[in-house]
Amino acid sequence: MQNEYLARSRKQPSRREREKARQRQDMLEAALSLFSEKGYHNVTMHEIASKAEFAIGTLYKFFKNKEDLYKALILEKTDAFHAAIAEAIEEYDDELDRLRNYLKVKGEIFRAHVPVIRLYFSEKYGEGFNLMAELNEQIRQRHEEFLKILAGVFESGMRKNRFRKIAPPHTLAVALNGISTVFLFRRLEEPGDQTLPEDPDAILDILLKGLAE
Amino acid sequence: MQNEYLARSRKQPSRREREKARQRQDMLEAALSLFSEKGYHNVTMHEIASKAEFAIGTLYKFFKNKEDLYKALILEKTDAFHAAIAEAIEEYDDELDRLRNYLKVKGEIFRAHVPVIRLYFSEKYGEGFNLMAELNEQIRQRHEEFLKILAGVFESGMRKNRFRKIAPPHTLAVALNGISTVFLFRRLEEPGDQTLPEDPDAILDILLKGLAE
Amino acid sequence: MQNEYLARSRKQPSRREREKARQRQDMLEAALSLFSEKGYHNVTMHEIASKAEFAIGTLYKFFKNKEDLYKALILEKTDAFHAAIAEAIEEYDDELDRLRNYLKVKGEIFRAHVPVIRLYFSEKYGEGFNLMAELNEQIRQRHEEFLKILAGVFESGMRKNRFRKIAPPHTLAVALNGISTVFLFRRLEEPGDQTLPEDPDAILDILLKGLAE
Amino acid sequence: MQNEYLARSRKQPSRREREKARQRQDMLEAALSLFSEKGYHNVTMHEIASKAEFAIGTLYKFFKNKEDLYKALILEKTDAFHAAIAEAIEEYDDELDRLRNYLKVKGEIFRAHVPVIRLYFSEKYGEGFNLMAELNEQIRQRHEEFLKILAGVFESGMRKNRFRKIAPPHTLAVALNGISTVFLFRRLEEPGDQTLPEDPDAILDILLKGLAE
DNA sequence: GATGAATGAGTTTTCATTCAT
DNA sequence: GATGAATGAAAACTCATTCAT
Repeated sequence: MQNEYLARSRKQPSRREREKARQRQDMLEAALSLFSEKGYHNVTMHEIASKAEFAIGTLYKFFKNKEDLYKALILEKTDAFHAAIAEAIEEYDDELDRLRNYLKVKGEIFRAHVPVIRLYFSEKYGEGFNLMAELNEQIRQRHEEFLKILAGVFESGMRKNRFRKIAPPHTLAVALNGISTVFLFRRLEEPGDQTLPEDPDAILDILLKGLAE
Repeated sequence: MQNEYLARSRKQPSRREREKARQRQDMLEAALSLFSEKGYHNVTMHEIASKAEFAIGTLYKFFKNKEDLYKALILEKTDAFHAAIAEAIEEYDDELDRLRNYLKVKGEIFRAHVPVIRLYFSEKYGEGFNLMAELNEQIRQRHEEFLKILAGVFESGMRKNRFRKIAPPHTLAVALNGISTVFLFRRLEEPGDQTLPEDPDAILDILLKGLAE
Repeated sequence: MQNEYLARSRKQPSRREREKARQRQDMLEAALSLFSEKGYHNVTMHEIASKAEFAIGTLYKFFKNKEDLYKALILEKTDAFHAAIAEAIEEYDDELDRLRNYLKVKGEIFRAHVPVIRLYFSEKYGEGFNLMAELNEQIRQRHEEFLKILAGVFESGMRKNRFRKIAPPHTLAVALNGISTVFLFRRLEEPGDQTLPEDPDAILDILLKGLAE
Repeated sequence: MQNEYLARSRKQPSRREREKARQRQDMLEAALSLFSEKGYHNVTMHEIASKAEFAIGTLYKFFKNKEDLYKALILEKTDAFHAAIAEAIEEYDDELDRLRNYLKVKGEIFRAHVPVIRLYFSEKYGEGFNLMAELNEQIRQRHEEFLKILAGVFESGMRKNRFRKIAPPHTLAVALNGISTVFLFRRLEEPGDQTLPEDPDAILDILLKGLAE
């Protein structure tokens, strides 16, 4: 009996716990859509509570203040974002396939989750970058971890002589990540730009083929 | 003699005008350093006035409100930034030299004007991107104009068969601009990263040489 | 039993609602006494809140801004004022009784509600007359409606040949209303003036008897 | 010599003095039109200076502060207003002619000098009535003096048995002044009201003839 | 003597957060 | 445990007034 209970309380969340988690998600979703649309400072806690259909007091039961809510949101979304992309890389064995799938999945996520993406970059480059130091440190760490995974792909490709050693693997990881982000962002902001590459391979080609005659 | 004087009095602003311009610059500099450090919403007009050593009322004599001050700041700095980089490209004739100089000057500006850079990207990706619509449109236009100049370099390089046609010139402009920004930003934020390329040529190599064996 | 309860719950406001209404009244009373004493522009929202013993934020929960509070105050008081006077007229059947009671009640209200009266005329003739256009229009309408009622008394008195037709009924309404207001105001402002008529009948006599020998 | 000088300085103002007086008038006229249109609190000293085409500092050379300017304006206009009306009364000998001319001239002034009238009543009933105590006292005194003149007309009319003694002369003065003001104001604010008496005699008739059959 | 740039006290309003019910 | 009324600190902005040139 007690085992059962313990087990339940540890692994299978109780109905109450599941309910709580659901409410928390509702709040975070409301906050996400509002923050993404109007920016952190232009969203009030009342708006979030009201959009999530909770009382303001209830919102404060879940998050001790606005910053806390924002941090939780950013961190959870960032984690999911990085996890999905890291997974995409590990799905294949061949290095080129790994890069291709990374670009493909990253592109899909960008298109499907614009609000999260907006918020993520708004946090990374926006006005909060200097304040909320811990948050930035945590995001930075996750980003570095991801870059290591991506660098690993280049490294193993080089070891197998599939890639030329035009730059350190880590540098190439930064470069590919940067290029792809820039292209994806551009598609968001300049949907009319017809010269942008259609598919991930085209992006990859820029890195792979080299420009020099 | 009189001609000289008249000429001077027409072109060179009067003492009063010069004084005004100086004050305006002081205010913008104070605002720049504060906005760059703490972000638009975390800076008060009193702080700016006090940092610039003016009374609050004087600040409002120069800028009709906070947004107006911010827009003036962003626009003037953005213009100077783009102008300096465009000029760097046009300084040379050879396409490779042009790209190299672009990267060199951009890097210098990044290192010498960190606050402006912070502010620029904070505006481009931060929470203001959706509000202050006109401002964003104006920045976008300047950016597009600059991209055209950069694309022109790739295009002429291709015409002369100095560059391979691995992608449309405009796409390459986006790519090179993106990669270089990413590297420069990374130097700001991860000064300890030893693997980052030291010089512009290394960045260029990534694009030029191609990764594929 | 249940019917009774339901009925009560529908018609009689809940405790919360009554509490709200009470607070609102407290705020309006505080505002009335301050506006009446010092005028709209010389009263701050903080003063009102503090006199009503609420926090400034609470005041703004009830009235969306200072103008809104002022309008609500003027309109509600004006309505009560006009309603009380109109009622006084309709209390009697005889035309002379109606006029007498109108003057009597108007006088009582003037003496008992000096602040409202001050505010009412301050609004009607003071500096707000040109700004706050809707408010003035609404007050004007209520005044016109009241004048029609008063004119009706003169008209019916003329039909019954109780009054001579020395002027159109509406003109007489304006005249009587004007004279009585002037006298009442004078009692407020020149309490020492011994020649002013003591009772309503004396005022009425001026209109009724005629000056010409 | 000295006599001459004294005489000149007292009676014939020097060119400088005349110039000064002219400037002062320009400032007061600018202030009048602005105050009358927007009310005391909604007009800035800069507006007045700029409308009068003077520097703000010059305005302050003539009036030590905003209140001072306002008081001077009100007082000078009030004096002129009362003087003109008092003069109108004294122009005739016959009591009825005196009243008729009073009403005629008062009406002309109302129509020709709407801004002054607005300002006068805005001061008398508006929000300033309680503050600016001296100003109100001075206006009150002038008004009382005028009422005495008007009361004198009724008194002499009664002595000659031309008027019935339906009320003390002073009371009748208040009444006639009140009625006429009310009618004139109504013409300003309700220009469409067709029932209002066209000429002074009609107004007078209301007082003279009596309503009682 | 005229000017108008500079000043800063004072006002309205918002919104994160608390806590009694 | 949820609620939402109440709080008040803090921010943008205005404008009467001064005084150096």
